[in-house]
Amino acid sequence: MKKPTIVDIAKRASVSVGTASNVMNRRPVVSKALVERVEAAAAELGYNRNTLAASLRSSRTGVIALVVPNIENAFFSEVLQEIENLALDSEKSVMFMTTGEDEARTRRHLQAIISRRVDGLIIVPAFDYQPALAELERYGIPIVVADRISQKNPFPSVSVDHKAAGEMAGRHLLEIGARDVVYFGHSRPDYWILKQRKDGFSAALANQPEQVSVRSFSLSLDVFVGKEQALTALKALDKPPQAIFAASNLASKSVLPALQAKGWSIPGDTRFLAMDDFEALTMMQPGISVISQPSAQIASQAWQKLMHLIDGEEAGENALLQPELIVRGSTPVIAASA
Amino acid sequence: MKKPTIVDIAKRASVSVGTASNVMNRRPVVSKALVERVEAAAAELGYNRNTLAASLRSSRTGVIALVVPNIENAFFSEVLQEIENLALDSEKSVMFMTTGEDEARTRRHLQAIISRRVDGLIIVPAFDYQPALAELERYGIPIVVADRISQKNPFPSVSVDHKAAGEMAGRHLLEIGARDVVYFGHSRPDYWILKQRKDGFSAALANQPEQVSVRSFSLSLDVFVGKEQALTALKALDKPPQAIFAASNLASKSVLPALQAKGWSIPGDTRFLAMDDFEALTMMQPGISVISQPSAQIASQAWQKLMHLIDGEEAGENALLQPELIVRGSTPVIAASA
DNA sequence: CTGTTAGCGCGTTCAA
DNA sequence: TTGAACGCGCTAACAG
Repeated sequence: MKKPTIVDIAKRASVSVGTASNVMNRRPVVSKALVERVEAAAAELGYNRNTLAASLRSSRTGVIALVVPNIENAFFSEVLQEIENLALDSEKSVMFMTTGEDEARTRRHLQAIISRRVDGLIIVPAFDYQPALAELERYGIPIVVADRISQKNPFPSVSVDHKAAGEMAGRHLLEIGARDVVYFGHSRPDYWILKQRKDGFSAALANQPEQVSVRSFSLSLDVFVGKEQALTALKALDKPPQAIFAASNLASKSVLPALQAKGWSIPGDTRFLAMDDFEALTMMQPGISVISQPSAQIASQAWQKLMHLIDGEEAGENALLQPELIVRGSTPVIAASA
Repeated sequence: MKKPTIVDIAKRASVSVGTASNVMNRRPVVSKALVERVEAAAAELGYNRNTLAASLRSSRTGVIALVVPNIENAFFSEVLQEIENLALDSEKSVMFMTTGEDEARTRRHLQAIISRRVDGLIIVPAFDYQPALAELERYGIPIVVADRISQKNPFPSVSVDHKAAGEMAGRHLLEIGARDVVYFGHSRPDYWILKQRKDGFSAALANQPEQVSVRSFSLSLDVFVGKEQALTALKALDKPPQAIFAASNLASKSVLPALQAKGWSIPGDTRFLAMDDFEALTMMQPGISVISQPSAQIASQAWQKLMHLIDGEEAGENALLQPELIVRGSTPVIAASA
């Protein structure tokens, strides 16, 4: 079956292709009568616009690329869902790609983004990404960086105040009365936000009237390895710390199983606070208290910024959203021991 | 900065555009010397192929659409990740869309799929989808249906043997000695696979030497509503059943919290078996036993079928993959009571 | 093996 | 408002 083109529609409606094109693009320059005639003709012929041809001509594809490290992390899948909703509202489509925290893979994706003439990119980068993204700029493809910004991030960005998140965590543990805490994080010097969290956490616990003991451990980004590392760390302790802070999604997934293996219960033996919410934290018994990142807000603000950039406007100030403390059953107040 | 076109490359390399095109498409008809010259020219000018133009001309976009009900469900996100991997290997891009189990939304997505001239579609449908998909066929867009097939599914499909899954569940509960079981499912007559699961479950428990009591409850697809319904159902029981089977991801998310609210422990008060694995089931204490669907296999077989269809070949027999029983701590054998 | 050229379907002119 | 002509960048087909 031959697909009808805009020329066929124009003929059928007895108008020029120019007029038909104006109707398709909802340009308010065509008389109402003609609009109806064209639309009727399109419906009769089962016309379906060839976006490809339109894009080639207008050099706007209506496609947005979303690049995230992976999709297993609930935070990223929430961002994806939200972006997909926003795209549908704007009649855009989203091209989805994962970096796998891998530079070569990302490079291939960025290449595709350029050659497909994607209108814009929202990326949660996984490493020192500036050189790779610079190439996109050469092609005039707007970029918004979400969540993981680096210290000297040159792109419009929407992120969470990770330092505040760390502080929030520290303060909460202080408030429940913990004076002996363990911090599980990761030591990737290229992830500035992890350093931010830790700095915030340390700052909150420093210079307290009562001395607070903080021990820190760095875990692998591989959950299985991380669990073993966490277990080793726990075994080296003579008794459970009063509280544990897992400074990332992955840290939680490593430390919680390690605690189970070690046989220390929450909140009986130790309090537990997590960074970055995900479903398992809500379903566990007791629920795990968490510092949560506002994924939907991040997505929608990133989207807005990108739309502005695509329209040739300014993206505006970089956004730094506030995290939220969600208290569940894992961090009750510690009774003062005699 | 003006983007170089293939004409510029051809000029720079002193070859014809046809030859340059052949090099870009890795067609093995160009002499090695020229290939090198063209590639050098492309590198020097920072050439980036305009896939849009190529697609318009060749009517192949190299874009695959993946349409799933949502992304929160771990099963779908695993499928997405796998598809994305496969796409990268084949230098294709994936357009991602969710139906939200909503027909109007899906229709809009399918419209976009057509007008963007996507090469093929892998869909996990959410309702009686045949009329909507028929339109795609008119446009010659190959379709592979994954996971949720309907009884009379006319499209090439890759699914799980949901009846076998139900049987597997029933048999496992039988084997651990349960004679008094509760089944939590959903009653959506348009979801054939849910009926299949239940039929399989019932079949496994019927005609046993010892009579097995099976009580069934239908839950809403909304988890919060479902939890309340499950709680009401549990409260109506005078004592915990020996075993519970939650026949879907959503059912688990409803029933597990309801059990906590009711105060019945697993596996102390009742055994628990789930259908469809997700992370929280592994992290809970004890881990929840589950009938798992092979998401990666589903994705890769769907991909293969789609590639065949795109190449104009037969998709081959519809695939019906076998589910897998993963025994964790929630279904220990029930000691015979005196 | 390489060169030439028409045209994929649409959007944008510009004169009428 | 209209209509015709051109070109976006590339590939297919064919000629050499």
